[in-house]
Amino acid sequence: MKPVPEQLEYLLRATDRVVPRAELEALLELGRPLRVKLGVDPTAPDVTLGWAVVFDLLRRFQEMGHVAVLIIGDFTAQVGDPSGRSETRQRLTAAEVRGYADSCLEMLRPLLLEERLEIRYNSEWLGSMGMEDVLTLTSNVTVSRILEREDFANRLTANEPVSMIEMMYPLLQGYDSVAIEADIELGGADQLWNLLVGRDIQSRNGQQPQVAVTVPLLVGTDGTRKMSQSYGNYISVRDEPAEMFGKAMSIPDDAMESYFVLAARYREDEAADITRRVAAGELHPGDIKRRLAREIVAIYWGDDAAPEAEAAFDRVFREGETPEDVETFTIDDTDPVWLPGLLRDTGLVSSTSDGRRMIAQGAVKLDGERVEGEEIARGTLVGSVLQVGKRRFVELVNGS
RNA sequence: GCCGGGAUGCCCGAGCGGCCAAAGGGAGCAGACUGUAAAUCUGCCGGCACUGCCUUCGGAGGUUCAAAUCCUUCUCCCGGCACCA
Repeated sequence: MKPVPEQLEYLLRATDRVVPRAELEALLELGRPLRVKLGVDPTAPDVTLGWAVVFDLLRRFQEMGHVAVLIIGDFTAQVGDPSGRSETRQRLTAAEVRGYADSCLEMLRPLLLEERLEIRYNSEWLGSMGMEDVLTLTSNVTVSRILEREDFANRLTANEPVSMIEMMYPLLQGYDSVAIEADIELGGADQLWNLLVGRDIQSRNGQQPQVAVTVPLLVGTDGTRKMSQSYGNYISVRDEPAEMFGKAMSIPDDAMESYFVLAARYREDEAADITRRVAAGELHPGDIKRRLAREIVAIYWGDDAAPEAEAAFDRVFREGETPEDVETFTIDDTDPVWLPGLLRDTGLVSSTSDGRRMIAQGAVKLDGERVEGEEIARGTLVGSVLQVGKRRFVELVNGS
């Protein structure tokens, strides 16, 4: 094990809060592998770069010789974390959760080291609790403790419903810590409160309470709300290189610094320096954002993929040309072709009404040329690329 | 349990018998601009081969020539009161 100051320096980059800090240092001083808990609820089938931030942190703990205990919240996913929520979550079925769990795990494993990795499903202990166990658990936490939580307080003052099941969530998450005897629990900044409830519950169960370490929330591509699948403002760890590059390019300028730190793994001082030099006019923000996008692509797809992704991006957005590999669509025999119908069939638009609107707005192009009418001779379509807006393309081909 | 308030398009929210596919805002999409964006401006924003038609205003019935708007009932939410071994 490396000396404690060195570990701290490495572990705590890109973190938000450590509560309590002194306890973390004391734990590291013990010189044994610590059990570092990270819980994820498989509530959606994808993994965002926002998740990746906390997984990076978990991996750093592994690199320092500690044990990552990854908890798949297959049970809690069906309860629903109320963090940041303004309404009760829709409850998921067991089958949905299982599917999401498999899908997420597949994406998460590569983000961690295979050694010193323990994967647990919390239905293992939560699923078999009886009423008596549940009552014991609830006696660990007071109502006022639960109600001081901002999400609940806001909803109550706004006269919105808060169901009992939501109040149970932090207790279950806290009990996970007891079940796996966590020394440390990681989470996003919005998880701090939940992590602290875990401390209480551990103490009540005669355990040394865990240290809570949070990471800053990565803002979404819209630059305002946190990155989340439910907001549709996310970059997935499995987005194709070109897609990932493009999404990274679409973030607002003032989100760049945090992306450099959280998504591209730059040190804070490096990122701050870049920001300063951009402000001073030494660096061009467009170039810097390209560098950021390349770095992000390189992390998930390798160094070679980054320049390719950039070239593909330039083709489409800078030159306004067609990307290299475009999906093809086989058009049927009717002639002339009624364009709104074709647009709908290709999936470029959602309905023929939408297709008409797009045509009327000048958004529809054939081989880069704006299309005016709704009827088009079939012959001019075959072999051409049909485009809607800047980024939706399809190549039209003949049936065999 | 009783009394009262409420449920409107992706979200928030106006409408409270015909002029309602339903104001306004947000989100989204498109066009212009650009550094790719953001900001800004403009347009679109249920569906349909579309000067018209069809389906939407929590669910189901009903009144009416006509219902998001009125009535009945059900579901859910909110508030007050009551109850509380």
